[in-house]
Amino acid sequence: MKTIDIKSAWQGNSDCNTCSIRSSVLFAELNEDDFSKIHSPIDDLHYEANSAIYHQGDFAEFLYTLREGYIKLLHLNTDGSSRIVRLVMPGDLFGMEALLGDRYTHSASALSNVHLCRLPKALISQLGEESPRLHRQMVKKWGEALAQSESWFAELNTGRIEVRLARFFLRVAKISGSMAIAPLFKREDMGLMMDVKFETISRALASMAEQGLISNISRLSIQIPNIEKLKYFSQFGN
Amino acid sequence: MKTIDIKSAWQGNSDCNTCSIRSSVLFAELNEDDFSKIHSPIDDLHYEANSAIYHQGDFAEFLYTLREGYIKLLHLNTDGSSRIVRLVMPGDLFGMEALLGDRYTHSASALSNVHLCRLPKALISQLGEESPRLHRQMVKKWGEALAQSESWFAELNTGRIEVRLARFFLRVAKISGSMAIAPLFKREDMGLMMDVKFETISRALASMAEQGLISNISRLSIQIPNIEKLKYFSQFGN
DNA sequence: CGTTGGTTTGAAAGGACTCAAGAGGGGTGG
DNA sequence: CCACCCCTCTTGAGTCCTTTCAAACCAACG
Repeated sequence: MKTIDIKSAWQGNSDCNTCSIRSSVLFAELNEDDFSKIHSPIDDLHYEANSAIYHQGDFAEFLYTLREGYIKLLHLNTDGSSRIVRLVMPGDLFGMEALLGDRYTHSASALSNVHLCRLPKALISQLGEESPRLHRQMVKKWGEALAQSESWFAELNTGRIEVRLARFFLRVAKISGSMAIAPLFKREDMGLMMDVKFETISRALASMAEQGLISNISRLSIQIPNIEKLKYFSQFGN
Repeated sequence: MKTIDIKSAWQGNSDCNTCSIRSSVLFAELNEDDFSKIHSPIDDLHYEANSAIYHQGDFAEFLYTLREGYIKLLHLNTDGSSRIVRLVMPGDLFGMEALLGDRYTHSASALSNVHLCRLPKALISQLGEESPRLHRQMVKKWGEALAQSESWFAELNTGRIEVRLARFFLRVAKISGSMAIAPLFKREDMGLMMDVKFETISRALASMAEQGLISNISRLSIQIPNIEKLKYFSQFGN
């Protein structure tokens, strides 16, 4: 029997062979032969917005692949303060620390309703021994996570907040024609990403709207009327 | 013939078998058999303080293991600003991006005189195919790099600067008896680590000395008279 | 002994924080 | 269906911390 979190719902075992985002995730390069080696079940789960997937310090038994939605990885400091160290987007792998130690080094929780696959760590390490393709893919995913973490760090933590927000929007925006839409999260969470208080985020959004850099601020998204203008702003601050 | 950088000096080919820090680096778990597979030369190099090891965007041909000294990894943003994303300490591996793409995603330069080993990327990827032990070790190093990057990010970028500095000292200090000594770098570089201007670092150091948290500020190091006091300060800010 | 690169210190300005009040939206119960 | 509550977001005013621009200081070096 599967354990089902109060806030999550089990959607069945995944069929990786027909997975729609398989090309962008861990099993991208695997062939039929490799798949035949998968014996433990891979669960397909839904979580509601604001629910926790795991906590920093929890015993680490699974890795996860995000299929849909957004997840934050939160690092708690000993003094009680915390920072969002990574924003997980669809196709990303997270919780890989499970392969290295037995505890998670940060907490993961859903920023929106999410849909994810849960992979037992034993499965990955066994498979890693047997399939060099998977192993290569693992190393690649580690690398991507590190690169994302570093550039996130470098870009979202320097300059005036309005500039940081601009960079953030450009990073997460979905472009459709000449317009673009960027998701917004709770102001509190956005503050944790950029190291400011939530009031500051709120003020910065208002100010950017006044400058015509963004429009239609709602609880969950903004529109970018002119991407080039925002890009310019993100580089020169005006 | 080896190319020798103006600022660096070639110290000969390394003998990994007898390496004094081998246990803490990439080749920790390799056995005689694995070593026999190493054919390309591993160079042993010295660099002077402030010299560059590679630049962001350079063609990535080598990975490096730091044997002695400190190195900063600098991420340049498109707008010209930059951040130090990682402080490399002895035993750390850096430049692993070489294995994933062909360009370095950040610049590496020496904060002090350094002593390092330069490993051709071809060597590592070949060896990785043949030795599962090396492969495991590689994944482990990636993981460590990511963990360091994340906690660096979370701890050195929240709270008043004095608190950040305290956390920094605790992280890099060498303890000897009841005292401890922490290295200091150029104020400019320390500012880039913690996202403040160099004058602010200077003022924070002066203020911390006044509070008795640190003593003997010199250009390159400080003393910590009472580690517990500094720990308390790093958590509660007073 | 005058440069030079790095560090310290000062004063004023600016950006983010704090505390606090008010507005908006979604959900619940009468 | 409306009133009410709760949670989140917005806005304001004053304070605090960091930045900016400048000047002085210091040690190393030719």
